[in-house]
Amino acid sequence: MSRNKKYDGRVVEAKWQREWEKTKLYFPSLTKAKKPFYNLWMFPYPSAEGLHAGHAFSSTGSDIYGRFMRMQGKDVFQPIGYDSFGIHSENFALKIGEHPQKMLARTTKNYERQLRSLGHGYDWTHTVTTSDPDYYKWTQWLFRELFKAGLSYRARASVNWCPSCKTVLADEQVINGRCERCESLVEKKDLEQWFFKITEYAERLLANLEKIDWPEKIKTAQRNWIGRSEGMVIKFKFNDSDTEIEVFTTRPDTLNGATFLVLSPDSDWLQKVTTKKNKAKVSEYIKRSHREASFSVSKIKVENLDKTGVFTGSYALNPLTGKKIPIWVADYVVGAYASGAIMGVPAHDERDREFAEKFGIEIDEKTPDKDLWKLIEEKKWGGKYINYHLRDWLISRQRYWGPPIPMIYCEKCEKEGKGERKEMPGWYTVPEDELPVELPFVQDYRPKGTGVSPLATDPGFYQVSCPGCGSEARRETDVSDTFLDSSWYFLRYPSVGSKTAKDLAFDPEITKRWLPVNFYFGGAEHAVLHLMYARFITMFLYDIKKVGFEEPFPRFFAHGLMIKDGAKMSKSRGNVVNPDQYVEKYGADAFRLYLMFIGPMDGSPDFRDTGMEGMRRFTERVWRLFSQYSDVILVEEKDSREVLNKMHQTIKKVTEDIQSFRYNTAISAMMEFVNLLYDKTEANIKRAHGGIRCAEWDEALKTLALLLAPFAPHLAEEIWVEVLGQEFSIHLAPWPKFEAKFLKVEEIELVVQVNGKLRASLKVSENEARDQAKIEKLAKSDDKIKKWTVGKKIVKTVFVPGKLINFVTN
RNA sequence: GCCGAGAUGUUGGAAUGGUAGACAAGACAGACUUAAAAUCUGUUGCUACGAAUGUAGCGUGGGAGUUCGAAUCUCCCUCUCGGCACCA
Repeated sequence: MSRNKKYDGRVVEAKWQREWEKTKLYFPSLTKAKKPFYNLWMFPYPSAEGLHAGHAFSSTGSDIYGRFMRMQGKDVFQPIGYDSFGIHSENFALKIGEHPQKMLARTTKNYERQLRSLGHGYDWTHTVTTSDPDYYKWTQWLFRELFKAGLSYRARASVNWCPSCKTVLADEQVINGRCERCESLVEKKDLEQWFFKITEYAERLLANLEKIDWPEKIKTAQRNWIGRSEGMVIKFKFNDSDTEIEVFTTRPDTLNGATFLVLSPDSDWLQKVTTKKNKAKVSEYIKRSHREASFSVSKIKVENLDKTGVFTGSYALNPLTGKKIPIWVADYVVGAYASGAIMGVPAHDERDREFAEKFGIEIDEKTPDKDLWKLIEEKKWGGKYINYHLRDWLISRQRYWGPPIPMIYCEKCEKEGKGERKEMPGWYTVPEDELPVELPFVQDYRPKGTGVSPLATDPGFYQVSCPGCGSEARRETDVSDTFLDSSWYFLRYPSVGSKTAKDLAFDPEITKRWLPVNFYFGGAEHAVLHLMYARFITMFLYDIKKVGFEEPFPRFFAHGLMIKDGAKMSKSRGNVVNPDQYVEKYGADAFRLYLMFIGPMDGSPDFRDTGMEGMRRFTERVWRLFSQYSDVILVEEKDSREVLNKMHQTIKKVTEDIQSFRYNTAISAMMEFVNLLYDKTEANIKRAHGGIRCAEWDEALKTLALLLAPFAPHLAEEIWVEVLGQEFSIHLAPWPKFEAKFLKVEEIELVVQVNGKLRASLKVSENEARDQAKIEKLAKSDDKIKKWTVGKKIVKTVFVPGKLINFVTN
């Protein structure tokens, strides 16, 4: 027994980490587990600067929940992996002039060391690394399946281009006009790219939100991003031509006030509409708007933006008023939204008014007419239409560090109209038995900025024969978006190592047993990125009958972002906190406790190391309590009762707080319990002569160790096995239960108020506290109360049993 | 502009209609010690009065309201953070 020994976290923590690994404590049987519980933390990308305190905050939050569920009797599977492909890792490799392959081997190892040092209960036998060919083989398989299902296509479009990363980006990856990865201003480029038809799932992605248990703010963010709007598409004839311009509007009731049309600079109708006379002006405007697109997406404030536009020279016919209305081109109309054309109603739309006033277009002040909805349909001028803000997922990246897109293009087949899908002549998927398309080692992997990937410089990679006709063909040289890698990783984890998973992305039997993920824990910053993509991919896999569920994460908790000195931790600000020094100095347990005590999980705690000292104090206080006072005898019955009451209250509080992720108050409840136990030591200290032990005290200490186990797993294990002499491991011991009868306190402090102000308090028993007549009598005879009621009339008495009594005087 | 979250001591935070400031951090004072560290004990929202470890008033961003009673509910305003943004 380690009595009186000073607690050495470093020795104890290393010892138990070894023991846990040796006994496979956290490696459940994935084929036999009876009560599977899949507890998942969003996997990190192994950055060169290593794990920071924010990761530790988040991963510890997830680990505590997993440990709690294990003690509830679940077979908890808690895997870990690395999102190692992607621009961010590649950018850093470029910066330090090291090949990403080599750099990642190093940084991944460092991550593993750091994660292990924190004492998380991961199943290290089921790790996943997205840049591993064994993994990306199946990412490519997924791409193939999407192509076969008609959900992936190539299109020329005005796309987001990051001039620094020298690649295109998806809409979701442009944050405030800047690249999500490197924060450069994003430009617009006209390129042919691969897209996934996520828009086909817009309605389901929206509707299913009702069925999942997610924080409301994340659901709201997804709803806003999907951006459903109900309205109508109205057709406008122009000049004498038969061609019609379709506009989308949510206000068809204002058709009577539509005095002009506006086309986006990207609109295909422009060619038909623009008159010879206006051609030069219009094409100059288009050029200018494309050039300025990069500035307009990064604009400071929309209202400061002056409206610009040019008249095309043509007129359209308002079907309702019969008036000839001018057609303009202006960049306040977004090309990618709906039809890229609007009807201008200056009387009822602020932007249209501003535009009309600036260019002297007629403003027709008609009142909106609800009947127009019906009329437009009857007259066949248009019909109801639901439009979404969500755009298709742009998946191509002109970069090196990602899974090559498994497609082959054959010029000959295209000319002959042949191909795997008839609407995409010339294109073939790489046959499944040829997967993976391995990413070749390319010495100069720097992005070229020419709109093609560095892989396009390697003929050995791109020269292939056509799977359709056998003639010379060209392999796609772009790689796929890193968010495709992370859109299905949770499916791979349980199947790692299974025999069938050698030939499949995931084992159907194991998947059936373990998925969907029981509980997902991660940051809110992925609300419309990862979390939307993963839902889309899962729905797709459901549709092709590869999985039996539509939603990958029925329960998700979004923790807040840890900050330092009031700002987000980032390398550029130089405020990144590395957990190593704290783990080294205070031990993992004290560090974990500190991170969890700093504030509620969904807040954004500011990291300050001053509080860490307090946690070291607490862990040592706990250790001393066990090592020095494990055989205290409670002499007075009153003390025993008090200890038991507090114990059951603490069980209740800690249990409920873990379930609602208020770990900070769970810890403070344990501190209160520890403080009370200390109060009872010195007065009652009496070494156990002749083997007499005190049952209540034993029970209290055991319970404290159990409650502490999810938070400070090493300390709790040490106490459990070495001091209390219990069977290894505490992490498999059942979670304590509270009993309602012990929650009742013998003596209640009942508050006495006069006119709502606290004037006195009464110490009474549980029963007395419910007896209004008795309390009233007691309270009225109290000297302090008399002072406030003398000479006054009590006009009302409010009695809350067990809590308070309030006298209202005139 | 729209949507969401929030504003409580010196600091992190607790309290979701019933004792505001739990639990910590910091500070101050004391005990132990040759000394220091560690540890332990006490004090610690503001103001006034008082010899008193007492009495009273004020106090949860600001203003109004509902209520016997409001940090908590309602309305208006200010500010901070996060998301979306010329989306028709």
